[in-house]
Amino acid sequence: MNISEKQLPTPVLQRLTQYIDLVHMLKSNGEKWISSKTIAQSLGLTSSTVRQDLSHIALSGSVSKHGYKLGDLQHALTTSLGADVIRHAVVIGAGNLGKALALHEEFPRRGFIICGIFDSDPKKAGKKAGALTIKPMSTLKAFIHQKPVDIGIIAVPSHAAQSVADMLILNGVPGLLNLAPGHIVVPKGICVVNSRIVTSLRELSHRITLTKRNMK
Amino acid sequence: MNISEKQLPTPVLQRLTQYIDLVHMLKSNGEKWISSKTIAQSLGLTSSTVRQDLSHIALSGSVSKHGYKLGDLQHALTTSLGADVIRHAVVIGAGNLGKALALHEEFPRRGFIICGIFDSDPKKAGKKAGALTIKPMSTLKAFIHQKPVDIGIIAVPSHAAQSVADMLILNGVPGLLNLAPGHIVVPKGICVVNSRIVTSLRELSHRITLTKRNMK
DNA sequence: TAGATTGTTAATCGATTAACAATC
DNA sequence: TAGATTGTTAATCGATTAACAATC
Repeated sequence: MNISEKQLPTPVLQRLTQYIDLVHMLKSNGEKWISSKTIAQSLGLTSSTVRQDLSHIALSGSVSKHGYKLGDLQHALTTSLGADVIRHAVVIGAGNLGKALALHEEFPRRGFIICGIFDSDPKKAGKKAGALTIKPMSTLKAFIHQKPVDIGIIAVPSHAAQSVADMLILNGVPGLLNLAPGHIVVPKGICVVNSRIVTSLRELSHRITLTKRNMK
Repeated sequence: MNISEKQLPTPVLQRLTQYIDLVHMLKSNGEKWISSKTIAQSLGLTSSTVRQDLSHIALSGSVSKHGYKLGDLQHALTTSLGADVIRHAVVIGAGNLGKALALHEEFPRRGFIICGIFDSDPKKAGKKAGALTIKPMSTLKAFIHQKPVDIGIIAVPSHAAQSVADMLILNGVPGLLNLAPGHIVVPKGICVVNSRIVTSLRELSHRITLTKRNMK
């Protein structure tokens, strides 16, 4: 069995994506080699963790006292994670957050093309969000069947998140990025990743409280 | 020692914030009681996990065959997590994402008030982002010293993230929410939480690839 | 060669799940 | 009372760290 067939544990996957960014940066600085120790120091990890993580990917590099060849490492990381695949995404919800995502230059640069933005409010239909025109939800089905859409980005209020998810799944979208608070239920074979800024803010708020208290 | 003094493990903290939202929703539906089993089913967890999580917080509720009293649970969750504290935040970076965050209605509703937005580009200074006026970075120091700021939200390109973090820390901001890719280094006593949508998209992209492959 | 670094195994640490006595 | 549910201990599972032989 090919090593890349295995499901990567979430923490490993998240760190591997960080390694990609780091390697990319170092390479454009003209560096040629990088060691697990350097990666670890740059990202606040241990070298042991880095080597364990890299053992999950198909890395043909030979053992060397210089560490890893940047080019080889970059190639291995990119292909193993599928970071070389272009993904097409639609944003559902043309509020401030949805529109900002549709305009975010970082996404296409990283291989995520936002090809459509939809909103249930008919008043928003026809308005512009950057190069895209906001479309009514009624046209979502036809749109998805016409263009291949890999990812649905759910940027609607939490009470609408589940029904939006259902509609995306029904039309064959295999992956959902849920930005709304609250849990969404999906059938087996559909991937969901949650990314909630409010949750992060609450986590931060709690840590601040404790840190202050411990300083007294 | 008071139980609430302890640092909550990150996964526990993240789930507890989900419980808050769930409890809030059920309460406005007129429910009176909730069991660990119901919470678990609503959020895709086990009841054992829920009970373990709740053992971390100061919950005075007595054992009952009905589960937890919604009001008591809500109160315990809210106070233990400090979710009743109003936090003041500044956004650094008035790109699409930064502006969207400054306008996001969800934040004040959850107790996070965005009181300022800053950008290093002098051309942006003076422009509006909702009710706020975009300010130049040179005024950040005076601003923070005038109003108490708990949280700095870093919404700048990754190459600028570290220097923005340094500036916020230097002026006494105790918590940072980092939306930029890349690691930021902070001294002890400063809290950082990362929230990166691109990382989430990459995670999702990888999972989609594997799911497809396994279906064949 | 000698020092540095990998890849991997074993040990530790932490988080989740199972089990069950206590009890409403 | 009998069924349901908690709180907590013990068992399992998974992730991180340490250690070290192999080797460039």
